[in-house]
Amino acid sequence: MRQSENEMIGRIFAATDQLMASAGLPNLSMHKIAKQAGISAGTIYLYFKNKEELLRQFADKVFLDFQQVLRQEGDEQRDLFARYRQMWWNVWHYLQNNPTKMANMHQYQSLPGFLENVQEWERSSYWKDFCTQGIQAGVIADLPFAVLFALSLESVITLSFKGNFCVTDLTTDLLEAVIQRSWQAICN
Amino acid sequence: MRQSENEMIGRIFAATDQLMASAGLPNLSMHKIAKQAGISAGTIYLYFKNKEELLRQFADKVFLDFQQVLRQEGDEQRDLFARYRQMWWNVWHYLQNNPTKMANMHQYQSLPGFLENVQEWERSSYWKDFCTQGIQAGVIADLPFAVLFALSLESVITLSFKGNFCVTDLTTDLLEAVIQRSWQAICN
Amino acid sequence: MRQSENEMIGRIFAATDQLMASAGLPNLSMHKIAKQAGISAGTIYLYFKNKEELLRQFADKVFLDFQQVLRQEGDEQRDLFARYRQMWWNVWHYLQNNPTKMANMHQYQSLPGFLENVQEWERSSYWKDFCTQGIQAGVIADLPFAVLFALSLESVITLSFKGNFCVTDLTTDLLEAVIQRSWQAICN
Amino acid sequence: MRQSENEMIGRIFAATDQLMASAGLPNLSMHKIAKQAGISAGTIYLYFKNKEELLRQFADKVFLDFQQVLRQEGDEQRDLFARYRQMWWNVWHYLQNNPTKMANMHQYQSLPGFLENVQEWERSSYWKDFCTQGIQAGVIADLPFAVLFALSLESVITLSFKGNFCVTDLTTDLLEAVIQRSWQAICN
DNA sequence: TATGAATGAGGTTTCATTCAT
DNA sequence: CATGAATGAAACCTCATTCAT
Repeated sequence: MRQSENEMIGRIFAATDQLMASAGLPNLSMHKIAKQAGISAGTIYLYFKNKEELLRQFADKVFLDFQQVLRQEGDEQRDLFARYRQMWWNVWHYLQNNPTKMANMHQYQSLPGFLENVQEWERSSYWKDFCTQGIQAGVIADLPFAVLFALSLESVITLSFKGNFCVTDLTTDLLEAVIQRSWQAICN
Repeated sequence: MRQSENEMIGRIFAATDQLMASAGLPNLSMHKIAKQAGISAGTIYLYFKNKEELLRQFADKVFLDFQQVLRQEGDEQRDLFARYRQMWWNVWHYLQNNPTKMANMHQYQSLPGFLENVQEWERSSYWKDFCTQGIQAGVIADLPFAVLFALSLESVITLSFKGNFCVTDLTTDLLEAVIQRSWQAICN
Repeated sequence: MRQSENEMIGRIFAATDQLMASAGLPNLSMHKIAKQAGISAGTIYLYFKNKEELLRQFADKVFLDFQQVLRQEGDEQRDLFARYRQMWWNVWHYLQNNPTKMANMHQYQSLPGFLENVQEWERSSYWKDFCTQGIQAGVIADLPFAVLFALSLESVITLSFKGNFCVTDLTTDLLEAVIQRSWQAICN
Repeated sequence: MRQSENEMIGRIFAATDQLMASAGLPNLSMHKIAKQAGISAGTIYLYFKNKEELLRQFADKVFLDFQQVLRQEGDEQRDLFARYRQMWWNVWHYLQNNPTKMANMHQYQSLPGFLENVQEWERSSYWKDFCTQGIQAGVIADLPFAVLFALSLESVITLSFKGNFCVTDLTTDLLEAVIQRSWQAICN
């Protein structure tokens, strides 16, 4: 009996995610993914043409999920800092609740198709819209969106990753300070 | 006749670096490394116990090189911002001149032993010394070193990487602005 | 709703024939046959126990068709050479009109059950009857039927096959000469 | 310790030949070849890029061997029939002594690169030279070489193959008659 | 010290076959 | 009757590693 296609793809992606986090991209095998997903090796090939295609679509999904998280910032009427803070915490909680995503975040970058995703993201994304508003309002510095990201939101990714093995605890106060400071880094 | 041990290791590391950049970590094989280094497969095992050990030591070397670059900031008597700016440009130029290092930077993170290196680096490093001075001078905010790094110097790594496929050019003026802003992000 | 059994088997055989000619016996898969026949993979197993049985019956069919072609020689009252010439051209035209059959002719020989067919054919066949008549009339040499075949009619198969990539054109005059000569080879 | 390259290739080819004869081309696997050759699967890939290349070179070898056999006809001064008879028996004995070759003869035709070999053979071969002499001497009919082959020497291949399961014995007298008759088929 | 042929486990992928629908 | 998702054995091929030279 065929599972719903989406459910099966979801299981395969979940297995991929778990194995990437625990064993790393170079140790990822189709058989391991199948076993982890509770299906047989051949079944994966009913849903993906080959390993490359699986990883490409997986990267797409990760990217999409990440953008969804940003978008959940809630009320667009609030002032820009509140929205930035919301985005920051959204990502933070998402990465805390999805520790494998965090562990994988950097491996994803060597996945096929990741570059195209980043470029696509620069052309049109929630982050771009947010920055455009901020620049027009004279609040955010008129810099390229990728540069603005590197100066501000990137910090939540970096810190989430480092939080895994950081010597010191990352308290809420500490993180609020980071939000403040990273926001000022892109403000006029 | 045996090559000087260091020279041979250097050639193996160089080959590893080139192949990681061109083909990626998952496509790295001992035979390819040997061929790229102009030696035979078996020879690698005279210098490294196995592949894991080779990659671990390779990661160590990358880490060490990176710290060397930071350390080249020159005159320690200058004011802290000048020193920070110097470090930023040091890294920038290093990554521009070593494009494979930049391309690999994120793959390194899934190399065995990378975590240990990061933790070691937090306990004692040039960056830590620099921050300690800044904090004592009341210039830099009293935050964990890893957090300070994420708010400031991390930007040069992120931007170097993004520079490869960024839509907009990264002009010198732009980068100077990034240096200014990332510095302010960690200043009191 | 079930197709007529014969029609379905015909479609499966046609698909098998086409794929054997285009991709070769070693690249023949049940899924490809099903797709080519416009049915589902499982359906084949309603008509054939397994792949081996399908191929065996397919070989039988090819053999039967070939004998049908020989039998179409028309008026049995004509002299023996006229009948031989008719058989030769029958086969020639059949193979020209069924290029896949020609391309497959040799692959069929490694099909399961082909040997049995050949042996069966030697014991009782139209060719045997024809030769028996010729021998009794004192026209054809008294040799085993298989030997007579090898000396005469085999030429049309060989030449049809070679015609695909032969350097020189095979004109009607040339083929008539072959018919003459191959006939003389078995005549007293 | 490396075997002589030629010896190893010889063993791989011998194993291929045996398995093709016993199990057929579609059942030929690299593992089976390796096992039959007494080596490990991976070792084959030190000598052949992949399965296709192995089969291509194998076909080349078979073809070359066959031409060698023709060429062994001995004294070129003898009359043409004596030379033809010699060639016929050369092939016969070769195929009797190499029963796998005979069994494979037709499977070879679906091997990659076989067509190119046949075409090459038509352009320049011992058979061509023999026919050219015969035609110039006015003994052999002026027909394309491939056609002459189909009318004469092809018979030895066909009969060798059929001899495996022929109803009647193929006695020496019978074969001499075939030689006589197939020779006449191409003579003026 | 250096080689590279050989290994065999394990990688990706295909495929004959089954079975719930 | 017919489907086609699912299976898992087995196909082709790669690779880390060893060892005789």
